[in-house]
Amino acid sequence: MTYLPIYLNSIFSVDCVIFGFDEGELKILLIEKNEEPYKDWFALPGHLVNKDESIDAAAERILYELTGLKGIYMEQFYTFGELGRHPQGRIITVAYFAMIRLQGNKELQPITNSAKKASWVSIKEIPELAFDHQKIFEKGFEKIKNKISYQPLAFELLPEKFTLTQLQNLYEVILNKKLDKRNFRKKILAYGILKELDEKQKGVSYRAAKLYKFDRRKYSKYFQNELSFSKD
Amino acid sequence: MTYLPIYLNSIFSVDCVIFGFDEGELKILLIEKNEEPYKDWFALPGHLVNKDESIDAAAERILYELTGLKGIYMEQFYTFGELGRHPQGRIITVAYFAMIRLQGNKELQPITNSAKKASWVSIKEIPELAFDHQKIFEKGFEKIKNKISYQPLAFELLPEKFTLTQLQNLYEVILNKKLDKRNFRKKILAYGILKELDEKQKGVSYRAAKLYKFDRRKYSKYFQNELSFSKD
DNA sequence: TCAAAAGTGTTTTGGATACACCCATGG
DNA sequence: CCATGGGTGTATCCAAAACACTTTTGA
Repeated sequence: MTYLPIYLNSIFSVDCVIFGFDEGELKILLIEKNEEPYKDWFALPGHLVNKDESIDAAAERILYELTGLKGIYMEQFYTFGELGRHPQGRIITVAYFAMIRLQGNKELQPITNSAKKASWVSIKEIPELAFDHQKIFEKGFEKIKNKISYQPLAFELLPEKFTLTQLQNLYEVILNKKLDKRNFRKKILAYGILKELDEKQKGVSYRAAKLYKFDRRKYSKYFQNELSFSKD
Repeated sequence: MTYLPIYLNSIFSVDCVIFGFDEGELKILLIEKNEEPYKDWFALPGHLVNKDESIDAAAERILYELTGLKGIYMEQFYTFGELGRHPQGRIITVAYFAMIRLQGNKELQPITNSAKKASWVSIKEIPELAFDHQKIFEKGFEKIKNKISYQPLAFELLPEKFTLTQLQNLYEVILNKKLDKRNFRKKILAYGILKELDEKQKGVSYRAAKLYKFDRRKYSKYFQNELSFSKD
């Protein structure tokens, strides 16, 4: 009654929908592929997962390789495994989204050689994408829309110091609708996760707005339940 | 510049957290494994995905093989890919949950030979499980708790005709808290997705309650947005 | 002084909650 | 006639939504 350990190996990939906010627009990071399949196509940043890393670790690595960033809010949102989604065979892909602050990171050089270049593309101008990446993007976008409605994650996209109007604009762009200024401020301040700074906006030709900062400590106090995977 | 199609093959599995409601308790379907690894252990019903089927199709097939049921509400909720989660190598698993009506289906004979038997186990008495199935169960349970709070899916677990008290009990068991009878009825009837029948409960030694039925047509009218994958 | 955005409260509405008694039925 | 659950309405609270004017600043 011995048990023969046949060794099995799964090949799969991770694809990331990386959101950034710049010039008043919501953008995602796309690469131009430098290898087959879909050479020269635009695609979501993604790659095969190494044999010795967990999926979460792979997602972090890929984000790091493409942006140099660590400690970014990132979440797995769906796994795509339609037959025929990959021309080379049966490859399923686990999709993650991330929200990053692209202050000063506007120019990104891909570190992996599988991409020619990486660029930020407005979600309104997304070109035809490789594989089923259009579908992956859409589902990821849906996901963050829902998410920010009940969990104030949008800070991740803004510079460290921001004005309430900037924050509101971001919400308006993601949700694709106008919000009332007074109600927005009331609600967002009621969360108690913003710290008002003794500092004002500079270089604007109108009344300068107060700057605020996200208080990560208070945030995790109120939203730890949402973030933990095993609460009871 | 020819492109050599190296054929890649991914091996992965699907595991299902199948919820049922019986004798006032929320239960899940567990199998007793008949093969290595984890022979003789309890486990979530799950299996390797065939080469020629999509993940969703595999989930449906596995549910069918274990219960004979089709057309059940089922949803992918997470993919687990920790290193070492499978003793035979790198296998990731895509987890689904399902909610089924186990009226008359109490005794289930597994069709696959990989399981000795299948049984309904109260979520309060779950034995030690194979692989990382405990974690998968917990995450699935979290998921349905959240889900039924904003989307009335609980009908899937009840017999076709049910009383409002039965429905309320089910909610109470899933959410693990007492609900107010009047408020519950007000809210659930306000959805407008229940059809009142000209029929009453039988065989009870107290005033018989009205029976209701879930109106699937109205349901999909109000919740189509929630269910579709690509709304804008 | 003007253009542009900052900043600020009150009222209304709707949904969620809290709460207690009479009714119908079978045994 | 009694035990058991069935069935019902109102008052309160709170969060969300609607809504408009004054202030500050740089050009």
